[in-house]
Amino acid sequence: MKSQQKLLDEKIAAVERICREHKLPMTVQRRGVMEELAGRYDHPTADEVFESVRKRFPEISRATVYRVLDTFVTLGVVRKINSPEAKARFDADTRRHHHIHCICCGAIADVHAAGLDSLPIPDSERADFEIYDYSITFTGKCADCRVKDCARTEEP
Amino acid sequence: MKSQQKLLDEKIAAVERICREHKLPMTVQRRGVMEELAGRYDHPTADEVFESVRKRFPEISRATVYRVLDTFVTLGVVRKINSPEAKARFDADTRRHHHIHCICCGAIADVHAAGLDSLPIPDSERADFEIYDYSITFTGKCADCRVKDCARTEEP
DNA sequence: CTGCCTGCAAACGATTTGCACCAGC
DNA sequence: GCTGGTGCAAATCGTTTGCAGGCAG
Repeated sequence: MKSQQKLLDEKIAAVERICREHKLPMTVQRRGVMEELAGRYDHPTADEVFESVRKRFPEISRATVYRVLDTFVTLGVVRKINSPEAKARFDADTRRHHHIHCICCGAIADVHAAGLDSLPIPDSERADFEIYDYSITFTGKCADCRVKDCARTEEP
Repeated sequence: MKSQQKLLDEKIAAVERICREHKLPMTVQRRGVMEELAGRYDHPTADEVFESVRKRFPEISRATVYRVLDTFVTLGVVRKINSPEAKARFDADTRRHHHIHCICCGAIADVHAAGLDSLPIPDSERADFEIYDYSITFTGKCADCRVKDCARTEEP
């Protein structure tokens, strides 16, 4: 089992390599954003990343965080998560995995389950679409919200 | 096999009943928005719904369409679709089904496939989350974009 | 050096809101 | 008639962009 620190180091190294391949400089801002994003597992919004990175690099600007995240998504080292909220969320884990979304507090957690990672891709669609990947979004109520018995904001 | 017209009528009737149950009046605007949304299968944005409904009710305002859609989502008769775009998309079909998203043109199409509608819900998660439902988002390239060989905007 | 990157502030697009008036039931 | 809905316009929120320097390679 790899330690979290090791995973983070590997991720940073991979990003540096990919930047070099694309002839893009590895700036302190890019490294700062990636360190922040790869170190957490709560799928933060761009603004949340900005607020965190700012604690270590007070001079960084919000626009730069948006631009850096966009670059990372284009390079394929970060994924933008589909969320029912207005704001985008980001995930440094680009392996196939799934999410569960709390309809009360909006939290998004990872779901890793072997049985879900090799679904039969529907034949009827294969004819029309070239399918690259898929991701399952579960909806439900997280432990916290279940205890608090908070009001549902959507259906069951 | 039910006709599309019959399905639309049933949907409108169901919405009227649910509004009555919640003591909400069925206004011409609400009926207009629901007729529009239930009659199409392309998952329009709020603005697209507004533009279409406006052709039949020129006096309707954009804000009302946003408010009506929001009410419908709260009532559970319309779903907001997770989309990587900034704008929200809406779907009058609230049955469990899945979507395929074209990474080139952004189109979202329905995927109905029996094998995907009864996935094993992961046990490890069941302990923490109360899961209500799930939806699979496939990503790929639609027929049009494959022919046009348009540039990929995201990974693989 | 040179090209891409950054910070700033202003612009933008999607959505929400305050308010006075209007319409279902 | 009462309650909630609507239209309008202004406000808000997340995000993007133009521009004048700055920094990595």
